[in-house]
Amino acid sequence: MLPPGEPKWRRRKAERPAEILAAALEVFAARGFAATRLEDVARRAGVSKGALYLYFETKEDLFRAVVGEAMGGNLAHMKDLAGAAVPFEAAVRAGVSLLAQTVASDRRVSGVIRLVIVESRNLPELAAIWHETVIVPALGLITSLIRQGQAKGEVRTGDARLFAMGIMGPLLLGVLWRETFEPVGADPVDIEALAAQHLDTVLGGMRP
Amino acid sequence: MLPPGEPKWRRRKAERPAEILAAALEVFAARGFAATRLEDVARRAGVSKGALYLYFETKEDLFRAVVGEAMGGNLAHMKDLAGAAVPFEAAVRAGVSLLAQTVASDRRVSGVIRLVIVESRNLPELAAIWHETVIVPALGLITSLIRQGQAKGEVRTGDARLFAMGIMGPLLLGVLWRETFEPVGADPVDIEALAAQHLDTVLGGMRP
DNA sequence: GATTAATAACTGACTGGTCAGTTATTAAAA
DNA sequence: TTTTAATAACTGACCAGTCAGTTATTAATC
Repeated sequence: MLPPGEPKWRRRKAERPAEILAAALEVFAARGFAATRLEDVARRAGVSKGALYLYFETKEDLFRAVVGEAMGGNLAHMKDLAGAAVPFEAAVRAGVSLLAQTVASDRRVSGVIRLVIVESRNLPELAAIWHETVIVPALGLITSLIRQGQAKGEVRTGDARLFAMGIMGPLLLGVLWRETFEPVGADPVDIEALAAQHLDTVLGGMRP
Repeated sequence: MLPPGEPKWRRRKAERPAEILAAALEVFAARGFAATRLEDVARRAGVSKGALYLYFETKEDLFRAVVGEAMGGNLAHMKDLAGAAVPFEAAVRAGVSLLAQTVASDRRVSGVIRLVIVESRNLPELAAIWHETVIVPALGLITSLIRQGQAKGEVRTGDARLFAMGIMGPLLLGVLWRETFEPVGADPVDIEALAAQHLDTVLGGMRP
């Protein structure tokens, strides 16, 4: 009955965490935190439910790890732009295009963005961390670029933070469009094209 | 022991549904669909859990009613703008300002917008209905206004649907900012000011 | 007007199923 | 032989949905 020679399972302590995280990302992204069954995550990762608890303390712990993992690298790039003394428009163009490209090409990133919004009420401390470590720095960077532009007379007067939101808003719309409405039949959006055309428009409208 | 003369409860068939819907909106908005306990909804509405089932078939049914209710009136206004032969900029300004005002003043509307996004994976048929009855008409209206503007030479060339998303995106960002990050300490956004400044900017950038 | 019968709004204890987390046991690896 | 990664059966809490019984209200009868 039992296959001879073939072991029922293997010990792969090193690979498990990453496999579990990948599986968990898929299920959490598809169903949200509360509706996700750890048994589904385990099956998708090719382990038993009990094995999850060898690597993660609780369901919430696993969720936090998923969100943290997916954002890890994509945050460092941003800081490089802060110090550079390039002209306002070029800097904003570079930053927003990079962000759009990242979001458009890596489905995991847009999925996690949606997850943070979706679960912000159930795990407010996660929303707080995100706000501090992702949103405030990103928006603050653009805001300070705009203020510099205004000081140099390259940008018309106006609330810099609202300008920054005007730049970023359509990107968020693109992400949520893809994550929310495309699955139910909406026409797909080309997020990079959206970012490009919007940059032309909004930077034009911000000139003095 | 029991207070004399004071009845334990009253029969108020007419008022119950609205009271239950209001209570359900609060709890659903705060916790999402899955994490909402009907007993909490019942307590907040001042009835027993059993009473909910006298007025709504299932939890999902109640949720659908909440979403439908909150959007009821706010949809009719929009259609008035479609037929009018006003200049492009004036029409867009009027529509977006109205929307911003509605969203800014009625917390229920922004809460429900968030709910639809949040629950789109668990109740995809709700997302589909919203896409058809709210998103497509609203975005379609703006898109067609833009096309008319392009035909009359008032708007520069470019993808009209992407222009429309460029106009609406920051509004969505404002709503989700308020619903997601303000509760965890973010600086509040003035949604109407955001809409006003963004309209000036983006309409300026859309001129030929 | 007072009493009583009939109705239906409402309650709250209960059930059945689900699922996060635990544990006794097995077998791969060292 | 010992160690430990991994399993699978198990527990206990939780909650949507049910239903037998209770009470406010209305209507009929005295």
